Amino acid sequence: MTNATEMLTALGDPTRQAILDRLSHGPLAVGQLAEVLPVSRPAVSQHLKVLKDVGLVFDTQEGTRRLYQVDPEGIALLRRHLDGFWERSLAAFQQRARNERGEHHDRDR
Amino acid sequence: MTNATEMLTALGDPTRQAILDRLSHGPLAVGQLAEVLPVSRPAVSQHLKVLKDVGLVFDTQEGTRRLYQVDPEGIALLRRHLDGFWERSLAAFQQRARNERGEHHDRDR
DNA sequence: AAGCTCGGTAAGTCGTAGCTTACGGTTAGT
DNA sequence: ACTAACCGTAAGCTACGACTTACCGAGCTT
Repeated sequence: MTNATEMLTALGDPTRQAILDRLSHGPLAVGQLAEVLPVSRPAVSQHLKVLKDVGLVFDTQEGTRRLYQVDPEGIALLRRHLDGFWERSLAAFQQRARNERGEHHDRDR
Repeated sequence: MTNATEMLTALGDPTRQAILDRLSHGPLAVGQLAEVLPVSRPAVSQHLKVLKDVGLVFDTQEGTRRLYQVDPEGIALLRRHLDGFWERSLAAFQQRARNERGEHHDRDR
């Protein structure tokens, strides 16, 4: 699936954050990730499945190995989600700051 | 603290995502959030503490109530983090696509 | 075809995150 | 001062998620 909130939920785990961070520098195989990370290879494999299901990474068969890499479109989707999020909260913030200064509050009169 | 990875970890929980989503439209009190969300008021209070500790929300005393709202700077920080993330993965992606086409691979010869 | 490397999946354990109820503290109103 | 509204924290329970070991399949090499 390609949902922004599910991506955020997937990125909640620190190990998955580390995996995506490594993959952002270039494609890596499962074993290579397991060498660096403080978890076993099957654990890495399970995390990669989660990241793949939400559309943050994709894999390509490379001989006997399987290369994983970050899907730029997935990151872009998450980025746009935060963008709209940021705009709303900023608008609400500025509106509130305006009410603070000129204390009209004659909204419904 | 004001760390991007800790923000991502905090946003891993769907309830906290929902809380931040509501708050992005404007300030809300704890009780108002609890009315809407499918959890109890103390649960909301605990989630707000997590969101506040990572710098995603801040609160202001308003009489007997306590208004929470999104911190735009917190979202901005997370946004920039994803930006750098996206640029790296895109660069790695394009580089790989280039290697696919012209199969030079005379890197170390 | 046998042996090797690599990786996904199953099964099971364990810690902890999220939830609830109960309680106490603070502010405002009468 | 008493009461009510609102909220944070403590204590405790439960479910789930992250991890491990064990097993098996797929792809090269010789």
